[in-house]
Amino acid sequence: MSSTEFRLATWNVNSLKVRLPHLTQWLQQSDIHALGLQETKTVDAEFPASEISALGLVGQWHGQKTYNGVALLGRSEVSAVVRGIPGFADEQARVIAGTIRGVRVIDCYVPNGQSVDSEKYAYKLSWLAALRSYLADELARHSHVAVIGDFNIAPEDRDVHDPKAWEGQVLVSVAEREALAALSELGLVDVFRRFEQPEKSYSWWDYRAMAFRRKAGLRIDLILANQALTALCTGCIVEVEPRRWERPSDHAPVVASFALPDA
DNA sequence: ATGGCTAACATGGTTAGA
Repeated sequence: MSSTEFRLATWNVNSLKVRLPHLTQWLQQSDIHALGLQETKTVDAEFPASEISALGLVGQWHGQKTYNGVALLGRSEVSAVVRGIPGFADEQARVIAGTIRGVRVIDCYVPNGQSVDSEKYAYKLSWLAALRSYLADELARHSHVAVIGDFNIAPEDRDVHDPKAWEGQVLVSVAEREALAALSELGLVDVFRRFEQPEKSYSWWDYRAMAFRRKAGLRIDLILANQALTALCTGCIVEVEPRRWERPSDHAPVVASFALPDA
C-alpha cells in the first residue's frame, strides 16, 4: 500500500503579528502539511487571515485579547472544528481541534501555572483533568489522533537543562508530570522520544541571560499520538533554527512526520 | 544574584509568560 508523508508541526509563536515574518520564512523552507499555533495573542477579528491564506494555508482560529489564542492550519481542509474543551467553562482561548487528512488534531496551549502555590497552578491542574476526559472521548471517536502544543510541562529530567535548579518548580513539579502521565495512560505517546535525539534537546529557552546560547532550555512543546498514528510516525525533531533569527519567539517549532496510507 | 527579556496595552508601568 502506498503512503503519503504528512508533516505536522506545533509552534508557540508568542504573538502571531510579531512572528508572521518568521512563520513565513520557516514555511518557505519547511514542508509542513498541518500546523498548530499557540499564543497568537489576537482576537479572531484581527487574525491575519489573508496573510495565512497567502502562505497556502487554510484553517480556523480561537483567540482573545492580549493573551493565549490558538490556531489550527493546514494545506488541505480542516473540518469538524471544535473550540475549547467541551463542557469545561474557560474564559481563556487555549484549545482548538479539527480533522486534517483524516487525522484528528487537538492543538493545546496548556496553562503555565506561574508557581506551585498559586491559583493559576490549581487552574492548570483542573484544566489538565478536563483535557484528559476530553481526550478520552476524542480517542474513542477517532482512529488517528494527535495532541500537539505547548504543554508547559517538561516530561522528564532529561527535558530540563538543570533539573536540580528546577526541582519542584512549576513546569516540572510532580503533580503536573502526573497529569501528563495520565495522558500517556490513555495511550498517547510522546513521539519525540521514539527516535534518537541530540543531547540537550529543548523547545523553549528564556529570553533572558543568554539562555539559548547557553543551551539552558526546557522541552515543553510536544506531539503526542495515539497508537495507530504512532505506528505511522517516521520522525520527530525540534527545528531550532528559527530561535536563532532576529526577534524570535522564545519557543522553537516541533515537527513530526507520518506516513499516512493513501485513501 | 529572585534579576536578566519580550509582548500587549498604552504611551509609563503593569500583567504575564516559563
